[in-house]
Amino acid sequence: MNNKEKLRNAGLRPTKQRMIVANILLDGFNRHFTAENLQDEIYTSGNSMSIATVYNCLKKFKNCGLIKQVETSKDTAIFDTNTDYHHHFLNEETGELIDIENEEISLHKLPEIPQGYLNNGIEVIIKLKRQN
Amino acid sequence: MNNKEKLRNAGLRPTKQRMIVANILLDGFNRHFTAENLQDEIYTSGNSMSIATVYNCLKKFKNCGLIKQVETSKDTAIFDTNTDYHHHFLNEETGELIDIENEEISLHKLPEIPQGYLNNGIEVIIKLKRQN
DNA sequence: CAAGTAGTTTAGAACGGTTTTAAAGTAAAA
DNA sequence: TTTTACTTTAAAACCGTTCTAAACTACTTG
Ligand SMILES: [Mn+2]
Ligand SMILES: [Mn+2]
Ligand SMILES: [Zn+2]
Ligand SMILES: [Zn+2]
Repeated sequence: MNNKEKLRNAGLRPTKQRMIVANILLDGFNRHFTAENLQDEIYTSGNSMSIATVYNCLKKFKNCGLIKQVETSKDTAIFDTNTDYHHHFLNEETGELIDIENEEISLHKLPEIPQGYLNNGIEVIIKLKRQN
Repeated sequence: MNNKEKLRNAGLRPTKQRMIVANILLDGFNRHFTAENLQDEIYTSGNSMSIATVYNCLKKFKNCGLIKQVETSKDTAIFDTNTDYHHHFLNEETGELIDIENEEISLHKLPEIPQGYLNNGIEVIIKLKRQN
C-alpha cells in the first residue's frame, strides 16, 4: 500500500503537505522525533512547511494511528513512527529514547482497572543514568 | 521528625517559603499536583508566594527527593508527594492520575540495560479511557 | 552580639513550544 | 463547473516555565 492509499485509508485527504510528511515518516525506518526535527527533515528534502502545518499534520497522523506520541515529561513533544506496542528507555540527561520491544519485557499481574474505565494502553519507561 | 528537620536533613535552608510549602505538601496525605495547584493551596492557607518561588521550591524538593515528578506528556508538569516506588493510571481525557501501589503490578523479565547505563527508575503508566 | 557572605525571594521580562486566527488556497462533492 | 468543506499559512497569541537583577534573609565567623 502506497502512502497516498495509507492516508486515504486513514480518512485523511492526501494533500501535498501530508504526502511530504508521509514520505518522510512512513519510509519503513522507525524513529523518535519532535515537530522541529520533522520540519528540518522537510527542509532537507527540498520542501518547506509552516510550523502550524507540521503540528496539524502530526495531530492528524496521531489521531488516526499512523504515529504515536511518547509519554514523557520533557518540555517538547516526542513522536514515534513505531506504532507497535512497545516501551522505552529514557536517557533523562539527553532526552534520548531507545525502543524496548514488547518481547523484552513482561508485565505479570496487572492492577484492577477502575470501575467504568478501559485499559487504553500501557507504557513502561525505564529511566537511565550514566554509570559513574 | 518535623518539617524543619526534614528540610535541614535534605540540605535545604528552612526559609519561611519552604516551610509554607513543606507544611502543605508533607502533611501525610499524598497528592498529585501542578505548580499552580500548589500556589492556590498556599493562598488558601492564608499565605502568598511568587510563582518563581513556587517553581524554585518544587525543583529543590524534587532534587532532594522530598517529592517526585510524574512522567507524562501533559503540557503542565505534575508532581507527586508519594515518593515510594509506585505507578499510575492516567485518565488521558482529564489528566487525572491514580496511584498503583508497587504490589499491584509486577514486572517480570526486564530488558538488558544498555552498556554504560544504570536503571534509574521504572515508571509504568496505564492509560485509561471511559467505557463506551 | 555585629559584620560579612552565601543563598533566597521576587516582580517582571523573556523564552520556547504549541495553538489560534483569519484569510487565501485546494480537494472533493454535487 | 460550481459549490462546499477542508487545509495551509504567517503572524499573533498563549501559557507554562525560566531568567534577571535587585532586595532580602539565613547562616557563619569573629
Ligand atoms: Mn512542561
Ligand atoms: Mn509537551
Ligand atoms: Zn519507540
Ligand atoms: Zn503517584
